[in-house]
Amino acid sequence: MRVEDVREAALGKSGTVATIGDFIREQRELAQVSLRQLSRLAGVSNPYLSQIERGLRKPSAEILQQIAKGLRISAEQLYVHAGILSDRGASEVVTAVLADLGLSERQKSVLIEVYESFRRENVTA
Amino acid sequence: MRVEDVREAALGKSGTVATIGDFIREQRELAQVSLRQLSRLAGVSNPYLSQIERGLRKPSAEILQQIAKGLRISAEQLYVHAGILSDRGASEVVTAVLADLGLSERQKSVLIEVYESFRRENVTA
DNA sequence: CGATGGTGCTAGCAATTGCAAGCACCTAGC
DNA sequence: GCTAGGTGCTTGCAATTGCTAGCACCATCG
Repeated sequence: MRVEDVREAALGKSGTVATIGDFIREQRELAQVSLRQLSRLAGVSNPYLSQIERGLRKPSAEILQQIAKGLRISAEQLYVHAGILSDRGASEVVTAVLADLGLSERQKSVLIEVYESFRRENVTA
Repeated sequence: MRVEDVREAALGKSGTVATIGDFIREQRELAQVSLRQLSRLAGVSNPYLSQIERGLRKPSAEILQQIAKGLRISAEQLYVHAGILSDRGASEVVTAVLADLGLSERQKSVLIEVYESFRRENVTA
């Protein structure tokens, strides 16, 4: 999976956050699994998964968890597309790290450095 | 609000994670608002809120968002009690990383691994 | 006392969610 | 050609979710 595929999958073709159905389909196609295969992996009925992908139904968080498991991605990513969690920008991750009482100052610096280098990777690629 | 009240509210009286209904009631009582007041603040019907508190219904993430707004707490806290986010989701850093659409799944895993190993260092030290 | 405003809950209903049964279509093998 | 296995979708239904209307109870005020 190439990096630009990752970005496009997350943001959708128009550059905005993809709807949950579109995003699931894109992830499924990237993973090269059929709708029925994913429905088996996820433990969600194949017609229902089809309806979700086409935007005809709005799945619960529980179903999203199952789909995430089937796709081997974090449920949180699906939650963002479903509007259950907001997309965290770079500043929120950094803020959370800085505010974490269980980290030393040095650890915070290291973690932020790693995080920012990952973000730079994704921008330049 | 005293510290032991906060701990008890999060964990429930038995020391385990409180059910979503118990947790909402506890937060509501700590905030000293009636069920009807919260239902108005949250934009959720008063009977439905009552049923949720008593564990008779299982609210959607959308309803939990509204209740969180009414209680002036983060929705993520409610999600943890509702099983939508894992205990890990109670960590703002982990949630922020997982919900950051600018990172690949692999980068997320690496960051969280680093973060959690840092946290473990600090516990043993 | 009656009226008003507050409290939390019951019951029934409409809309939504998730499913099973089944359909149409395609490909491969005998 | 027929069978078997795969693909994604349609349809109707049961269960669940969230609501409205209404109830019983309490406290306060004129």
